Amino acid sequence: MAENMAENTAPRRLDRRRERTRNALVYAAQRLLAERRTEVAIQEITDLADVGVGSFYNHFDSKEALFRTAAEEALEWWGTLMDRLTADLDDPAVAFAQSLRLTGRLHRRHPRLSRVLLSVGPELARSERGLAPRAHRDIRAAATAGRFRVDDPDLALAMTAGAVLALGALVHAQPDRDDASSADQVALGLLRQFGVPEAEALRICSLELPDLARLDPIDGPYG
Amino acid sequence: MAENMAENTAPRRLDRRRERTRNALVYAAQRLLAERRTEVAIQEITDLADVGVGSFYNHFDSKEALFRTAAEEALEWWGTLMDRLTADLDDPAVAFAQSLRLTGRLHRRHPRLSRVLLSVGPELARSERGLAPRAHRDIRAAATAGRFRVDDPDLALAMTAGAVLALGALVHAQPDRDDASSADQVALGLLRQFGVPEAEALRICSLELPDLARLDPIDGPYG
DNA sequence: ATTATCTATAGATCTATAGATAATGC
DNA sequence: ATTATCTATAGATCTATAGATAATGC
Repeated sequence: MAENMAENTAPRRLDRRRERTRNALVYAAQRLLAERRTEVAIQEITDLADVGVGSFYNHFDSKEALFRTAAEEALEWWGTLMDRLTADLDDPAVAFAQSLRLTGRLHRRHPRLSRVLLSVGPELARSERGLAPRAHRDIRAAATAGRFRVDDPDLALAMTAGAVLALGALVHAQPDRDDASSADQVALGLLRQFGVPEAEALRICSLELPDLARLDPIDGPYG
Repeated sequence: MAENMAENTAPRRLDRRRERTRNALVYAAQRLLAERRTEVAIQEITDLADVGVGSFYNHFDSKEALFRTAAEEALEWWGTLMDRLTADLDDPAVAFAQSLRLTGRLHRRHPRLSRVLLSVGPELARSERGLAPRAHRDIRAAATAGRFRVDDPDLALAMTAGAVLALGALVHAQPDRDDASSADQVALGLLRQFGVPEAEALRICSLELPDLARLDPIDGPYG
């Protein structure tokens, strides 16, 4: 207990300084990932982060390690956001659709985060972080509850990931496109695909969404 | 005419030698793309292709140019294959579904080509080559003919591309998965999504496919 | 004689670290 | 006194080309 107190109070400012440097590197890496410019010299990364080159090696072994971390933190952040926004929904079909509709709106509201997620590609479906585990859980629960007519949840998850990625790419490629209605269309299409009756699918996809302002991050680089 | 003859006969062997070198480079680039190892030295590429480093610059200005060409040629090759296999189908809904079902079978039958296509990512939907222009044409035709209930063909195309990519990634990630039935499931799901009545969608997705051996290339690196 | 390829390499760029400097802890 | 950062750089690696060699044309 005393130890714990000591640990909590002792080198706090030093830890925070260390954290600041690390975060600056991760944030710079996310900017580069979003631009798909990962073939850069380490010095370019540290310049972007405004830290010395040497500091890089205090935190990461290689560019690849940094970019991996940068993508994982974005996925984590996204997953947490979805949890926060769908925590009170107990119908898995609704939770699934809400997450998709919210994610579709993320592309314009947080273009950088969106582009980092898109840079992950279809492995999105296999990641332990982000939307994948949540969508997988919702799909299985909905199948068990008889809400979805799905007998291959892995395939259903893959289709979901593909739809999310394709929608994101489309929204970025067509700046005039209405992101909200496109997202709702995509959610509707997936529900149809999963055998939800048309009327019910339409109902689910026109439910009210949580306040969009709550899409904004609690803190962190996207705030 | 005489000139033409001369041009046709004159430096033929030289042209073929030049072509051979170029093809070796493109083929090497495709192997690397398939492994997602594009951050390699030019010398590694030329070693793989078994040509001198200098030869690289006889054909391409940069690695990026080579990789771009390598992806485009794979897309072109794929599109041509689909045309060859679906030329005689005049129902656009059927042509659409057949292409998807065949493409799904491509991942195991031609893993390298498949991985090159997957490396292109969601821009697949925006490429002037490959499945995209054909699928776009089929989707619009089917919508006009009242076969698909689709009012946003761009979005429908994006969903199709997403499904193709996600299925490919899944098939590669799960070596035991039945690629044929997964592909048919995906095609069925998209038809459902596009408002094709269940019975009709099922019928379309159980139509006989062209002989799979015809998936094999006429010539070229995938042969 | 012409054209393409190959070999060897100058110069540019990049990685990873050593040692100096700055910030914090005690 | 300790820990993290920064600056400067040795050595490795990479790009792009010059000049030599090989293949083909005529």
